[in-house]
Amino acid sequence: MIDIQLFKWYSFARLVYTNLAIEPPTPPRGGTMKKSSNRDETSKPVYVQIAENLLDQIESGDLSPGDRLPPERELSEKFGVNRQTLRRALKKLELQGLLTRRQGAGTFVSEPKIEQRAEVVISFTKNMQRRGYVPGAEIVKFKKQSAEKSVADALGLSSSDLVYSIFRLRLINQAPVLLERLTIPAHRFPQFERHDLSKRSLYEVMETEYGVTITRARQSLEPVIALDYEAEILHVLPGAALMLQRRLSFDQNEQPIEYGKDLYRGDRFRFVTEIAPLEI
Amino acid sequence: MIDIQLFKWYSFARLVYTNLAIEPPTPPRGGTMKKSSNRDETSKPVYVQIAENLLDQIESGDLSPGDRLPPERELSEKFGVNRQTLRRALKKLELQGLLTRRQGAGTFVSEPKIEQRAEVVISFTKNMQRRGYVPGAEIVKFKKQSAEKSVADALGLSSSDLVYSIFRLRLINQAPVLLERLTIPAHRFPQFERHDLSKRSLYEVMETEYGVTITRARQSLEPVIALDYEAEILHVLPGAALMLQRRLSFDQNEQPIEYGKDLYRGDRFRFVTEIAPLEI
DNA sequence: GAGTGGTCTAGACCACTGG
DNA sequence: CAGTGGTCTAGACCACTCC
Repeated sequence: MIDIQLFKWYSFARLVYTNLAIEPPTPPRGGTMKKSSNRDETSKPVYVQIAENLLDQIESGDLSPGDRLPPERELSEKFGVNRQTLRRALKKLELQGLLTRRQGAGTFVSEPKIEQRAEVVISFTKNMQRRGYVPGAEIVKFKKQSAEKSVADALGLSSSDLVYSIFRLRLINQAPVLLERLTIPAHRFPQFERHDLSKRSLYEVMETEYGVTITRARQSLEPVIALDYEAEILHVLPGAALMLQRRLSFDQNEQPIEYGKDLYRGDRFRFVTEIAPLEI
Repeated sequence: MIDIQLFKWYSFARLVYTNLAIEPPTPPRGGTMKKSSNRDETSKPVYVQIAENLLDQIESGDLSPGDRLPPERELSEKFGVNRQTLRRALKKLELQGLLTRRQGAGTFVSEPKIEQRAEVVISFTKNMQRRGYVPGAEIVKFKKQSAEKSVADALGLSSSDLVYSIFRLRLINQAPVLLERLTIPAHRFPQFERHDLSKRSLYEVMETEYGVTITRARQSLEPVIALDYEAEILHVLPGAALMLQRRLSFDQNEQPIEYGKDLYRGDRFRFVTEIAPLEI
């Protein structure tokens, strides 16, 4: 074990939310709510739109950690919705760890935690930037080939179907920390080789170029030993401990769309979960 | 690696829910509400009580996987609550993976999955039994001693304070799979050595003997390499991959009450998470 | 005591699944 | 088409915090 311990905390989780902002509501009754800006995601529930609007305000810095939000009754009036609806939006953000609510006291923007919740989905790049690191990426392999059986099964393909197989090395402050190995069905992403994944987010490309949005994923974690090739590329000793994260992602139509086997350096990452009773 | 692969799937998570059933909430309206058993947690929100009631029915087999529940409007009438309140209970169970709801179709008891959600808290014993395995436990070490600094800090103790340091080996079908190493403050648990942790659940003892309930926990996962001692006791080769799960648990008063460092055999466990957009 | 979030009710309309 | 879950509203009372 040679390696320094630059940072130790991290959450897995990947990409995936679109920051639709809401147009402030034409009020009540007949249920209005302008549809938001771009895309045809017009029909999102109001509480989701409000949550996204508030998220924008937090991310843009309009709302800073420690700030108290206006009372619910006031906020609901501002957004032109019922208090219940507003509370649903707040709950969503609270479950993501972005807001803290204290009965009798108020609703506050959370202090940024060192660790993010493992269950919240966010991009590697954004995650690292929030922690003040400079993320990077490097394509190690990019091939169009026929899928191996286990992967084909997971993606619902036959073994004669073509897939893109991509190895991407992720860097933090120039140092390799994560080897992404992912497979996507070629027929869903024609000409995928045109896009530069060393500069762009995979999910961003999927969404903007192909209209594919990842809505959910199932993933698992296992500890594994670094093989020679993996050790070399991640700059650890063979036999070092790595975290293998398998992932099957689904698109908006519930179709499996990406199969990933990511290898994290065990000395640089820790996967954090908060276990709490589910209060909805 | 000599070991067989008896089973591969598992979720971490530990114990913690008490199956309190609801006290007949004195129906504010025309309500009914079946009651069940013990304790005076009378003041739980109605939706929590309903969720626990339904959970009981699922666990007892009154509701079987695949069964369709009555429509929400009917259920809410049965429980004597508003539909919104009932829906909150259903949502809670849905988030735990116990129910599946399909718009237009109905609410169904989920087929038992091989893996449980990583975020849901459940006891090792119960978890294994659900999978048809025979869990066991063996006390490896049981000492009252002064806390080491890092642990004392986590538990909010001074280094002169005494703690119980307990190593417990967990078995599945007689084979060792998990080495639990946990620390609890001695002053909160007087005479703790009287209890037989090879037969009883730690959390069950805490609750019934000391009135301490674990309400939430913060935990992390890291891959590590088996040291000689660990390898021997877990029946793996030195250098094998293990999963280290650190855990800090809090009681009902938000006091840190247990510090754990559990070692899972990497070849026998996989830690699963579902990543999905939070719809509340 | 005033003000906050937490819970609950009653009723409505919508979107989707199914025969 | 009838019936299901999904969303939203209007209004109420409670539990807690803080001055």
